[in-house]
Amino acid sequence: MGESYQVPEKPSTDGLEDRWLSVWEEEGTYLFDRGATREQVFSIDTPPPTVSGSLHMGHVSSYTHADLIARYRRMRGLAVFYPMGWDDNGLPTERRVENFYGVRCDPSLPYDPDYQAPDQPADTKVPISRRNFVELCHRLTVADEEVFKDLWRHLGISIDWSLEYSTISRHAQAISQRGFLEMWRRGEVYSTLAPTLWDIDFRTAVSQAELEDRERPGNFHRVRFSRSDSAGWIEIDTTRPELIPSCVALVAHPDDPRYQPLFGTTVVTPLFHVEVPVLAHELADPEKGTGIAMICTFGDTTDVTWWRELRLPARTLIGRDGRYLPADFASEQFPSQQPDVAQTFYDTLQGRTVNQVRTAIVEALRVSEDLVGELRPLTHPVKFYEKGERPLEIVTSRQWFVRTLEHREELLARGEELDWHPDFMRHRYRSWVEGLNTDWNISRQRYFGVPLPVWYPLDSEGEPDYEHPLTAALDQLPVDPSSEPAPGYSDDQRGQPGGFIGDPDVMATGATSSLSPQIAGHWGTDLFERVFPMDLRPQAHEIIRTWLFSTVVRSHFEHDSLPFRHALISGWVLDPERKKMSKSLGNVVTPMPLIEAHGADALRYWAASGRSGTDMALDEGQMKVGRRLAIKVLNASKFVISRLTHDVDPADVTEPLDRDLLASLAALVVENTIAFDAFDYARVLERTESFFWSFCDNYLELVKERSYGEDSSAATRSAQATLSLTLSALQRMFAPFMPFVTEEVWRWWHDGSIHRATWPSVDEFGDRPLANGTYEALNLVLEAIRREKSTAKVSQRRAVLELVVEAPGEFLERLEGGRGDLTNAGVVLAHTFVEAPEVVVSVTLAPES
RNA sequence: GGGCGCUUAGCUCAGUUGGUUAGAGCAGCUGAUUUACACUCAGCAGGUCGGGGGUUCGAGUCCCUCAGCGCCCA
Repeated sequence: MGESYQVPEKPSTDGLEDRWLSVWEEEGTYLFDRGATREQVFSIDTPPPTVSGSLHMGHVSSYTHADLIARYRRMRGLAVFYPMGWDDNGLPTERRVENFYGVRCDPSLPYDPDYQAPDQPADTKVPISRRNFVELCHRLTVADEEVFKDLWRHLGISIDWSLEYSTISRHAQAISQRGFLEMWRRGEVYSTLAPTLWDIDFRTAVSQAELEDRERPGNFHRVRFSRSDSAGWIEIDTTRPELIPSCVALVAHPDDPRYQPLFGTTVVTPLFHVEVPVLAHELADPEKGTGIAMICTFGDTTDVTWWRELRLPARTLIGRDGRYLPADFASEQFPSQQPDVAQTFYDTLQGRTVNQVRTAIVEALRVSEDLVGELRPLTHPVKFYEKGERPLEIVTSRQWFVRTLEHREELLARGEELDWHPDFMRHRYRSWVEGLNTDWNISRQRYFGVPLPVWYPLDSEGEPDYEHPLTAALDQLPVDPSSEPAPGYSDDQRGQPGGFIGDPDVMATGATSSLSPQIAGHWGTDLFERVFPMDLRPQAHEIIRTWLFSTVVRSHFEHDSLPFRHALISGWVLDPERKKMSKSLGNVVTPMPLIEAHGADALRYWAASGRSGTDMALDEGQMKVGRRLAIKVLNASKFVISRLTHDVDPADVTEPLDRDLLASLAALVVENTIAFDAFDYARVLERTESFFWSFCDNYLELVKERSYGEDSSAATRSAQATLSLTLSALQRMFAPFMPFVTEEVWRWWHDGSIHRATWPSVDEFGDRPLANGTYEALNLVLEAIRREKSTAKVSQRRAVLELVVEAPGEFLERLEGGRGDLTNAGVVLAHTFVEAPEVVVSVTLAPES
């Protein structure tokens, strides 16, 4: 005789979360085994979310998907390395701090050690010093991270919280700066004065990956340029007439017969009277406008290409604040043929914004009759910084770049090498890499970030020598060049001729987050060798071109390998009407209230039904179904466990029905294992759930009587062993999906956590039972009996006076194997089995008693 | 302009290498009721598998084409 188990009288899902969260913490259920070898480890490169953003259902779904895999692999006996990081450095945090406290950073101000942040933000932003500002950034991110962590814990994400990191921490800064210096040593990073995509509001450079096109209304302006040979005019169409003073050439397609005779000649710009050449280039589109365009420095990225390839001069006029800079139209840079006229007009433009200058120039063009016809409205894509509010400008500035363009082929090969889930997501990566047109700009003109670990020597005139930067020593990282002197200098030489200056910029957030495997894995220690390359990178599809790409770049350079073997790409969460959630539509749903309403297991159930790579609609109905499933697991477990009175021995499973059930369970275990290995968690859930409901509604009903009591007959022992083996396997296969309720029911009859238990294996079932068709045959007849009772609108407990089954002999043999169970479950008083070619079930109900 | 994905019941979705009468859940309808579970159970109804063409003994599944929706890249 074995033990019997104590199960709660009235099991409930209430309070499960708090109870097991604290037990897991006490028992260290999810702690990584630091001694495991690389082969024994499953490592996850967890996405560090931007903590200054808001929590949304996309987090719930994406992080649940990763957790499903983590829990499965843990049950497969692997040491799961599952860290959590927070991306808290960079512009998003600065912006949040500015709004939250009503402040702005003014680096010219001195540090105020007694500064107190206001409780309420003031109407106008208060300038504070850089150090005060950075202190506020740290303070707010710590608070934000607690809110995020709270959600992750309550969702039951099986993070090892001792591995938590943040991208602004000293540790991450040291890794980030080291990564930069290693690239510098190998020549993979360089600084240069170059045209740069620039956000005039944030006053920082942005990278190609941070660009997005937005449709904006504009106007075509037809403007005429007079030919230098006085043979008339050339008309061009432009949406940006305000760039005429920056014009350096006109350009048409080399095959365009209309303009071929003009290549090599010159024209004169209207209003400013600067002579510019007419040139040929394939990028000029003969279909667009008049087929000839003006090249300005710089209106868009095509201008940059033309400027570079046609070796044109630069006439940059838009400043970093988006206002027009001073210019001298008598100088070599702006060689006007009528400098006085040009200068007089330009002086009215200087210091004004792009929109103001456009209006003024259009007006002047009308007066000079250089504007042909009326403006023609159009809608066209305009490049924006993804977080910006005004169109990007292109300014000339000094920036640090990572050489990506010359490694395009290797990076494409890395994309092919990676296992993508789903596979088609590899196209996103490929088309992005194929479309790269600039190296990766990693410097940002901001305050809260990882400083570039370089200084520049000053010559005797006090001019910096950018070609020979002074780099920090690796063992001194992290460094802050704005407060620490360059190696070999003393701090009083800062800014002095013959001294040094620190690089004032910080690294782009992406330059640090691209090292997430190195940061989480503590690059440079033995831990790193145990976890790198990571096994899994879970992430959303919209950051393939940013985070995934940049991580691949860094790992390719630094380790000559992929940073991870598998990428699990999750889709978006749409609102219940399948519309994209956005703040402007006001349809963003916050997760915490949903957890409180339905329970974490229910939210996870909903999330797990979304296959990787596909968008899913928010569906509270599905969450309710998940909650019902969790409750069903409680009740079925109570029912089964409470009637187990014998030690389990698979050899006890002797009844044909029981052996048949175990055979189908074995098939499920095999199928689930294959699906989970292929990251197809949704399939595992669907199959397990379907099996479980049939187990409850059919098998449990069939063996209810046979399995009951202390009767140690072979038939009872067979039923009890089957119930025990099946419930155990089902609980464990549900465990990754519903960690709270499965932990609850597991501990009713086991010591230790289900999340450290072994994933089911067919070896558990002894001699592997073969399917014999009994279960299916019994269900078919049982269903007929139920239908009869339901149609007659009587209770399912109503007795059956006579059951007649006509069927082929083989079918009748199967029924015979479960005859007692069938008559019990159907309350059948008498039955007759008759051999016949087709299955026909006749049911005669007893009268109401 | 190039590419990727999707289109199956009112809704959300399964449907493996082509193979019985295309499945499930939700919603709907009809019922049952001291039960492990009313957060339950049984039953019923609901589909020209986006349109057209082709291959095949056989197509939701393979091929071609068209349409709509969504996304990526330029």
